[in-house]
Amino acid sequence: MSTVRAIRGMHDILPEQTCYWQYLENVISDVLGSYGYGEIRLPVVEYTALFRRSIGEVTDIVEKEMYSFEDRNGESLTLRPEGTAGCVRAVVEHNLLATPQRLWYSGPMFRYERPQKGRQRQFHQIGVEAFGIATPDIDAELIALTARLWRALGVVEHVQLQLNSIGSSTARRHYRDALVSYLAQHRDALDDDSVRRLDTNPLRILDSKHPATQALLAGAPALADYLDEESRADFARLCELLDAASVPYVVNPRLVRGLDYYNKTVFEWVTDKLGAQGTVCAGGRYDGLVEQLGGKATPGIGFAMGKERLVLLLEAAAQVLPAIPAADLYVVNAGKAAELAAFVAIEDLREQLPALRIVQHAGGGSFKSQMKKADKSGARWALIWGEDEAAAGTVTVKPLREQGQQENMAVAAVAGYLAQHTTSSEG
RNA sequence: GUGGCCGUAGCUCAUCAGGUUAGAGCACCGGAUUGUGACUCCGGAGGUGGAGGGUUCGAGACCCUUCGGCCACCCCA
Repeated sequence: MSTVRAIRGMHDILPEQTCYWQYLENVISDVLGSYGYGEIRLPVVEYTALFRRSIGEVTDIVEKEMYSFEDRNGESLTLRPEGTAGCVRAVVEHNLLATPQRLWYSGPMFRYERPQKGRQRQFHQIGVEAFGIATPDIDAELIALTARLWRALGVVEHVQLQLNSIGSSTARRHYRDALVSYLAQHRDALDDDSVRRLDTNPLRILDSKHPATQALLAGAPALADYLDEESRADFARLCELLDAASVPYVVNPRLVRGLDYYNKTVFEWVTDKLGAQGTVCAGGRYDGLVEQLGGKATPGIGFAMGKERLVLLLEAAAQVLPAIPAADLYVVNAGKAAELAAFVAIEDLREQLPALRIVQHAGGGSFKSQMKKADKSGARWALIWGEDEAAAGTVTVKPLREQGQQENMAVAAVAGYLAQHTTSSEG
């Protein structure tokens, strides 16, 4: 097709889908509000250096997935591939870190990847971050919040929480050395990707899907044995809090996260309902990141949820949302006089009943075709303005969905009629 | 970046040893009721067969390229 088209992996969300999105967004913002988190709105574009410094130079995101381009002044900019870096930048820039901050944001992210189920080049995340709290109570709070969200969305039976601690950066460095020296001895048993990661990002070998590699890892040194005391204690406390709150989890000692800035607690909510891209929400602690980006040393922890994946999960969980008709009321009008009378009266009606969705027919057409449109719209009533009505100053209200005769009434009586029928038969 | 499957009407699909004006259902528009929807009946419109090239007397079908979709790897939300 030579006509205009969207960029690969960047999808429109059409009206029939947006009801899921709105539902999701409403539930999420309610739950976040109930924990006292405040919304922060962030730019979609940042200096490229921000992401290089925070996400990590050797990560796939930075190496090959960023949408980077030069500004007109030669500055390298990047469409954000994730939200945490920009959020940290913002709280540092605006000096919000004097006291703890609980924040959330929502919006599009961009990664140049091969599209797949649950993965697009422009996708949407909701991110939640808490700054300035070093103790594991905040870890537990964030996780409890997500658990509450799954309950609210009706998908809690379809997700599982995986939890791990990857320790302090020094503990992790010691562990990494031990892991590398172990794996280096068995280099020929490793798959190609893992061999490559031996030099770049050895911890990621832990969650390799290769059976042979996994078998090899059974004999490898365990991350848990290298944890520093504080990480160990904090992790134990986190587990204790989650147990107390009856939030089920499984400790996955192989769980490491892809971005460099994580330490201590890492977690993922996964589902088996979405094919290969089963992670629906993931995050962890990043105590060094604020300082790394030039702020005063401040602990942080956060997570991100993929909205596309949550919408898919809602659908997979058969969370069927009631179809919302486009209109409550469809206004049929015949003739110039009727059109004018209807136009004026309907504006007034909207004033009186702002919650009512009123569609006035536009574009002409026969009376019959207008009635068909009224029916197709899903409206509960047709408001009929013909030449007789226009002359008499009345209007005919015809129920389209239920029993009952149409009634001719004074224009001024319509609001009362509708108000009465709307409240009496709802719920 | 790698691999597999797939692009025919708005949607779901058919056609086909390569052979005249590419079909159906649903949706859409009009009529049967000159002011009344749904059901029914009748009629109509709608496709340069993703795009570009090639083979052939002839290509939607075969070949190549390209773009896109889906799925998986990689990686991640």
